[in-house]
Amino acid sequence: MKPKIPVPETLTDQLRRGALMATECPSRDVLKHVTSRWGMLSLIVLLDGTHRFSELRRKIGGVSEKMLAQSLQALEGDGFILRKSLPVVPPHVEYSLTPLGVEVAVQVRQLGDWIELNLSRVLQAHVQRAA
Amino acid sequence: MKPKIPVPETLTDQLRRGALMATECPSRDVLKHVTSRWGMLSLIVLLDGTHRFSELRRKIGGVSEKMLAQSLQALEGDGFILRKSLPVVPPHVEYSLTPLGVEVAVQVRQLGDWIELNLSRVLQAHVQRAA
DNA sequence: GTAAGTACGTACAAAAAGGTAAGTACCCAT
DNA sequence: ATGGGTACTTACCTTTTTGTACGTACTTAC
Repeated sequence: MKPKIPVPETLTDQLRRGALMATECPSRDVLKHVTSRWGMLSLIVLLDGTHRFSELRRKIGGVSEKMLAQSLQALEGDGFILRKSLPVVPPHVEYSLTPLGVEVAVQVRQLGDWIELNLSRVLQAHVQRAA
Repeated sequence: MKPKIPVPETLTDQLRRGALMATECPSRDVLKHVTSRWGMLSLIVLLDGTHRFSELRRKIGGVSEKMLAQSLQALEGDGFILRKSLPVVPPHVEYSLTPLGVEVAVQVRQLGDWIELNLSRVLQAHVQRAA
């Protein structure tokens, strides 16, 4: 007879807690925002402090206004970024990381740093593969 | 007069070394492979040891064969993954991490772990925003 | 013999991401 | 008064990504 293992939590609970390997887990969405090209770079830049919209745009090479705005909104929705709009004209908006945002951003920066530091080794792998 | 700062390396050198904020830097491509949805999850699973293709497919919820193959090939090209094909029929292929791959995978898993562990806090942010 | 599994490649279609250009409403410098 | 900057939004179009379904060549299980 099969030993009956008591189920400590429902599947829904598991998903709420975080189950990246399951398709339907909301963590997949968060992952998408955090690892999106412009999202990642925004988080990294914001670790250096508060920035205005246009400052971010200039620091992040190749980003369009549309995509930057979109990425920032997704991260704001996840509670990673704080948006402070000063009621002046011309517009003045300041973006900064929330405490939660600092935590992810640190993880993201570590990954980004590793890639920057080890790029030459990866490029090595490419040339050896080509040979 | 402006003090002339001697340039220690060319722009090309900087890009080769890794300059994530610059559009044309090859590190952007590596980043893309590593942070791609299926790439990330593959790396994380492979940290647990060697897997066959179909084992990976079953562990990674929602991945199609096509995308899995594609992601694995990209990571293989970057020197992160080793592919060993046994000359038998039916086919038997084993995937594992290279030493370089283990290093990135550790970074990736840390980010993944953070998200899984803190998902509830992010979900909190969403409901508060909705209110 | 019939179905399922193995590790893909390929063709086609759908979906998502991204780029471009324009508009807004007002300020400042030339 | 003309041009540029600010922080976006919207519409439209292109590119990229992803999914679906099928084919392969052969084995094992039923």
